[in-house]
Amino acid sequence: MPIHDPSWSAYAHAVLEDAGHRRGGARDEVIDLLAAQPCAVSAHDIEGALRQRGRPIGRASIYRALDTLAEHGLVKRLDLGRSEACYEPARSDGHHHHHVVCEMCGTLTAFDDPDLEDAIDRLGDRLGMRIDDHDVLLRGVCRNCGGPGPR
Amino acid sequence: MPIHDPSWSAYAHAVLEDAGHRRGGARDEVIDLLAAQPCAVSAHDIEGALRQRGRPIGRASIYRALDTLAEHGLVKRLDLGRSEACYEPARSDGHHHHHVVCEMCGTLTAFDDPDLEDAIDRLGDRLGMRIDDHDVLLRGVCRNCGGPGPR
DNA sequence: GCAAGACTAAGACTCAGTCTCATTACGCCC
DNA sequence: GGGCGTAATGAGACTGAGTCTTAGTCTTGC
Ligand SMILES: [Mn+2]
Ligand SMILES: [Mn+2]
Ligand SMILES: [Zn+2]
Ligand SMILES: [Zn+2]
Repeated sequence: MPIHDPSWSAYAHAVLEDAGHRRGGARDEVIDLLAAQPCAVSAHDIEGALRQRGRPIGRASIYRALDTLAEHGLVKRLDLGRSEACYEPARSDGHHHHHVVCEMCGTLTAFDDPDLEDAIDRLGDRLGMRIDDHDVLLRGVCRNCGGPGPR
Repeated sequence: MPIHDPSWSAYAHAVLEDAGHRRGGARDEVIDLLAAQPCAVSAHDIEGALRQRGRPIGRASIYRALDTLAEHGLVKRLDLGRSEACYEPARSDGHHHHHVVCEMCGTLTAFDDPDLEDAIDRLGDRLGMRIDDHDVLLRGVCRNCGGPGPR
């Protein structure tokens, strides 16, 4: 994912307009900031970044924007076991990744794994339920913190 | 899992004693209550159940007990996307299940799936990290709420 | 039994997230 | 371009799960 993803940004604006939403400065800023994130960020991260960018946005507006985006499947809300939730853009083609969090330093690493996705897809049938979405979160020790792997 | 699992309860007490913990009424009640749960419960569920049982326990003691148990791998803390976390006993042999939550009615269903576990196990190698633990949460629509499956 | 210190209860406190409501401004119609 | 209905916004009060503090109680080894 490029550091700034104008395609996601444009797509998000298109979906919202299509759904009858008006345009507003606050939500536009949130969308613009999310498009520039390589990985998940918290609402407070967003608030801080926008303030630093010289465009402070009310907390309520940030949460409202995130809710609206999530309702349209444009962002994914992540519970990473921290005190606050994180959010990241969701691609229109459904391609996505999951995360490993280091138990020592808290570093978040993204990965994606087709075998895992296949296993989850097969589960829908096995359970006789329609599965719309899934979260996977691994906890471990990253290389910096002494995990295995080529030293 | 039986509705009351004395083996887990005994195991938990043994582990704690072994780790040098003294015994106390509050934590004993929490352990006893957890041992009787078929699936995950929240701290508030526990508080209410113990109050109703005629043995009200301070909120801080409940959280302290849950933290202690989690530190020793005796309970698993679950973020189910609700406002509060849930907790369930963790078996000593590592056998565990994951959950599907119904987006309509909120019902929690447990499942376990060896293929999924295998895929996750293989991931450790692929990532070059030691993976200690993992969460999987599916979201979908249960049969009662109109999901697929034999009507 | 006694003492050290682990455990507990009550409630003050924190802080992510929600709600309210007065104000602003988007977008459609004329 | 100007007006209007209404969606979007910001400030800050509020909620509630979870944490911290502190004074008092109970376990356990001696
Ligand atoms: Mn996936
Ligand atoms: Mn598993
Ligand atoms: Zn690390
Ligand atoms: Zn349901």
